[in-house]
Parts: sequence; structure tokens; C-alpha cells
Amino acid sequence: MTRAPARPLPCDPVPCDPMPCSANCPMARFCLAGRLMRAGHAAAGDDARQRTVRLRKGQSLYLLGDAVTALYAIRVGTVKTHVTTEDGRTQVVGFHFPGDMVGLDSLARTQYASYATALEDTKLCVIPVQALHAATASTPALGNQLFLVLDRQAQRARALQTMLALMTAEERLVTFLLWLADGFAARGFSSSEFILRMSREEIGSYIGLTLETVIASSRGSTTAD
Amino acid sequence: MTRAPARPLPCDPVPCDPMPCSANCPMARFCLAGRLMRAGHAAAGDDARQRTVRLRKGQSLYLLGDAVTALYAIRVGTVKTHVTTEDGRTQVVGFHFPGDMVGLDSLARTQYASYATALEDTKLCVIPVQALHAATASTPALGNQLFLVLDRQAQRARALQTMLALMTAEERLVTFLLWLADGFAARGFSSSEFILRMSREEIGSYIGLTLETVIASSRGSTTAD
DNA sequence: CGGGCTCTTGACATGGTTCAACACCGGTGG
DNA sequence: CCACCGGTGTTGAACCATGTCAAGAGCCCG
Repeated sequence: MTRAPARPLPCDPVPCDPMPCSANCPMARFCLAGRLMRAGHAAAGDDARQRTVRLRKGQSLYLLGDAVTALYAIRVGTVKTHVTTEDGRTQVVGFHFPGDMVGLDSLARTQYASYATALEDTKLCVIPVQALHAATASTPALGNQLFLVLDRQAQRARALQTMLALMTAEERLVTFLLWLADGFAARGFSSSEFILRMSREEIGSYIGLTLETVIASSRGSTTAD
Repeated sequence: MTRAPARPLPCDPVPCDPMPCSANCPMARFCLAGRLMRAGHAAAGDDARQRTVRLRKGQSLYLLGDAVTALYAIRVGTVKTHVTTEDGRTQVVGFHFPGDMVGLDSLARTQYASYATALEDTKLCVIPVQALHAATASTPALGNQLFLVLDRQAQRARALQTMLALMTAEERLVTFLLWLADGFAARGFSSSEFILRMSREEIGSYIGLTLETVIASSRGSTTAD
């Protein structure tokens, strides 16, 4: 179980900035935003040209409290969303991979409810909320798609709740790794071998353990990393 | 800190079955379903006549896997939603009080994703999903309201996640009781004195502790029950 | 080559669970 | 009315999983 090297740039950085999302995005087949936009394709006319954003490892996409101006869809890279408690402790609330949307948890709000930070060099499509609103207004099917996407997030949140409430350290880690494996498999990557873009500490924060316990549990688990 | 007696019937069982929700429901001021329906009032004409359901303590509103035919709004009483793991352990995923909606977590699904069980004698309004769909289709504002309600659920889920991940037993219990107090205050009841309708075991399940630890932590906490 | 990361490991402390016993209360039947 | 019974709540003791602390290894980067 090895960590990612410092700045790997695992995917080719396709230069596709001012292009329709579905044209040449490597994640087009799996991209939720793509499904959203195709559901209402041409609803916004050739307004479908996407702006993109690049982040280097460690850079923030938005901060907690920032005005919500856009959602984002990951093209390449990995993003974590996280919050802090009043006493300074930090808590990772989600990991996001190519094809995932970032910022959904703040869609109903005026200010972002979390921080979003790149775990590696990352490129994202920008989906201005006003454009999204206009598109959903003109295309009901798009709203349904969005609704399903939100439901998936809620499902995952419930699964996490039961995991945190009644699983042991090793069960949590195994479950987490299986989730990752499923996610990679769904994107067409190997589910039996992959690189962890997040640190042990970030994993531990997400599943409610210290980094030392994450390591100890990974020792106990089969090496079927 | 005392538990509820066996069958208290704390609220008067108003016989209001075939009446518009807002007419005589004691929770009208706080009812999410009421807000939903008023947002689209007369959208469905006098179809607004509500069917209601009564449950006695321990009875189920629906079972995991049942076909999703309706949402419910609590008039009087308390409901828990819960799931079970493959190895038989049970996990409370939510408590629901007068004015709350029950079944929202399954709204995007064809089968309920949890069990819903009454913690005391309870009366609910029935909101058929097809009626809800019709109403949202004809009244966009209603969809927005629903969207906000779903977001509130998601917020609570995130708060629970951080609670389970990084709070101690006593912190969890205190937080849980404060949530209850806030909820009662928002409904116009006393926030400093109230009856726990759920057992220690159910509380423990919800906040990831055993019933013994719930007791031990409640001893430690101030008696500001 | 040195500095600062993350990762790893082991010893130790401790919060929470487990287990067992008992108190309390309401309901039920004699 | 009383005795019994089951469910829930309470308590304490022993155990164990996990957190805490400290030290060192490996690696990337300047």
C-alpha cells in the first residue's frame, strides 16, 4: 500500500478549455455533469461551452463561507471537501474523483458549507449556478437527474453514518477501500490496484480514526490492496 | 432524566381525518408538508384533503423494501427510521417529530431505504408521491421548498458525520440533547424540559454508543436535562 | 547533502464496551 | 389487593480496542 508520489500528473492534461464538455473530456462517459448537460443538451444552446479551472496540489477550489457561484465537475484529479470545528479540529467530509460533482452540498445555500481542496493537480469544469438554474427551468428532465445525483450523495452519507456508528477500525478501513475500488471500477480503472491520493491522516479523518490506527488496521487487512 | 411511561397519549387525538391539513392540525405552523402544500395551495384544487394514518407504539409505518407510495408528515407522535446490517445489528438513522416529514430519504427511490417505526402513538398525514409529483410539476415554488427540506436533511447528516467521527461519548450525548432541545424550541415547546420518547439503546444506536455508555455520559453531564 | 514531510512501529494510557447483577416500574393474573 | 413477570434503566468491574506519545525510517525537494 503505497502513497502517491508528490506530483504525479497521472492523466494526460488534455488542453480542452473552451470546448463542449462531451467533446473530449476523458470522463465524459461517467461525468454526472455531462449527464446533466446532455439531459438538457442544446437547452442552453451553444452556451454549453465549458469554462474550466486548474488547481495544483493543495490549492483550494473554494473556502467555507464563500458565495456559491458555481458547481464543479472533476475532469482529472482528486478533491477533498472538509470542515473545521470551533476548536480547530479538521474533518474530511468527502473525497471526489473524476466525473464527480463538487459543491453539491452547498447547492441550496448562498455560502459554501465546506472547503474544497485539490489532493493532486486537478482540472474541473465550471457550472455556474445561474446557468444550472436556467437549464433546469427549461428542461424538467435535467432537474430529475440532479435530484437523483443528490439522492446518491444522501445514500452515501447514510452509509457513512452506519459505518461510523457500528463498525470497528478494520471494518471501516476495508469498507472505505472497497468504496474506492467500486468507484474506480465504475470509471473503468483497475479496482484491484490503485494509488491512494489522500494521506493516512485524511483517510482517518474521513472514517473517524487516527492515522496510526489506519496504519495498524491496514496491516491487519489482507494485502489485497 | 426520566423515560416516557408506557402509553401516554400526550396529545389530544383530534379527529380530523378528511380535512385540509392547515385547518386544524396542531403542527400547522411548523409542518414542512404544510409549507409545501401552501406553497402550491389550490394547485391541486380541493384535492388538498388529507388522508391520515394512526400508529400505536411499536407499529411500523413502512418496511425497508416496501414500494414507495407516499411520504408522511407527523401530526402528533414520534417516529424512528432504522436499518439493519447483514449480520443482524440494528442502526437508528433518524428520529422524527411533529411537523417533520418521514420517508424523504426514499423519495428518489422505488423502495423505502429504511424502516419507520412509531415510538409512541402517532398520527400522520399521507402525501401520495404521485400527488406530490403533480403538485411540484404545476408549481415550481413547491419544488424549491422540497429542495430546501432535502438540503436540511443533508445538513443534519453531515453534522452527524462529524459528531461520530470526532466527538467523545459525552460530547455526542450533549450535542444530541441540544439538537432535541432546539427542535422542541422551534416547535414552541419547552427546550429545558422534555420527555425522551426513545430508549437509551435507541439513542446509543443513533450516536454510535452502547446504552451503558449513554447512561454513564448522562451522569457526567450537567443535570440540565 | 540537509530539512521537512509522510509513513511506520511499539509502549503505554484510557475511554468505551462487555458482562453480570440488581433496581425500578407498569402490567397482568390470581 | 398482592405476587409475579418482562422490559427498561442503573451500576460497577474487567477487558480490550483505540487513542496518545515518542522515536525512527523513508522519501521528496530544495
